[in-house]
Amino acid sequence: MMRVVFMGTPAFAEPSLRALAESGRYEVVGVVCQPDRPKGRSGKPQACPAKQCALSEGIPVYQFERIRRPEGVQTLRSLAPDVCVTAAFGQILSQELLDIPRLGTVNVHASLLPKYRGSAPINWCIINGETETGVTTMLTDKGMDTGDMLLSARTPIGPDETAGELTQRLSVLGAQLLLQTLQQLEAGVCPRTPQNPDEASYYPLLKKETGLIDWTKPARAIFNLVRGVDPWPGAYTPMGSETLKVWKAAAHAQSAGAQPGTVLRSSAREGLFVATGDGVLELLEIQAPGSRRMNAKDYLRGHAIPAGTLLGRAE
RNA sequence: CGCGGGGUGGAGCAGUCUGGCAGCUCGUCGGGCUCAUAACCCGAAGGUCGGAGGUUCAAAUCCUCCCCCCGCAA
Repeated sequence: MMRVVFMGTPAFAEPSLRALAESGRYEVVGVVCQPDRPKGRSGKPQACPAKQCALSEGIPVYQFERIRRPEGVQTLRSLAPDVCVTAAFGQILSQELLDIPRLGTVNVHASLLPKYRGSAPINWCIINGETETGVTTMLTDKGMDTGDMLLSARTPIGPDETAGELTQRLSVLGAQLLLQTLQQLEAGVCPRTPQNPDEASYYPLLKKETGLIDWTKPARAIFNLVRGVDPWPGAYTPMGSETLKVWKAAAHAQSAGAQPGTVLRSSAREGLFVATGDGVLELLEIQAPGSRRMNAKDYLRGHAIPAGTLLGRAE
């Protein structure tokens, strides 16, 4: 059986790891993930999804702040993998590390490469209003998602799909594709295609500010932003002295006839409508500080947002 | 022991500081008005105020402990 070392951290990695572990064709000799980070309200460090999965499968877990350091390199060598698999690992592998596995390091990337290289392809696809995406397996090289492509699988993006929902679907799709890829790689029949640099695009990690709504943009673009930053960091806009989070919205083509960010209509009966640079955005599900997310109409039963209020500008 | 907000009829909230009739915007049900209505008018039902204990003549409100939800930070 091939010896596989799996490197991954968040929820996206889990289906791939589980698929490997339960396929019966591979011996997953180790799982490498990021150190436990403080999480949740308690502030206590918690095991990431990949670690939890590894523990439940009885696979040894190795956690490094930086696997590139000698300790990490030494550990990987000692595991003597035939192939390494990465999926949303969150650390860059040095050439030294890439040279260890005989068959190379296979990365499961959540986009149709060479488009959407980088750490947050799923979010950016939705933010940009793409209607199709997919997963690509590739041989990792020392660049950022620049290695030769192996296999890919396409899938349409639902019109209302959020990044969280799409991540879930792509993680499952990626796990299937990973098994196919390894099988073909092992048999020496896996196609290998260099990425065309002219078609490549790179998108950065999301920051909290990525979720800040720019009301001068078209309603459609804001709608896509809302979906693309759900569940993290979430779309938000200053409202007076508070910050209003927007979880669900709908874009309407009608002309706003008011300064972008202006609340046009606001009532528990009709809903909440805001002027944008092009069209009107209806806020369907919102969240005030200290409160949970709720239907905008429900929110308006107990709070007033007078028509004419200007969103997007802190007081 | 990371910081903070919250739990009040079916929904969303006010009331708590300063103890004294269970309140607001809706929803639901019944009736009325209307060509008609999600509009308007009249009326009604619906609450162990998250839980337990304590203080008090009197607790949603003050004290103690517990449960649950959420934001920040990571």
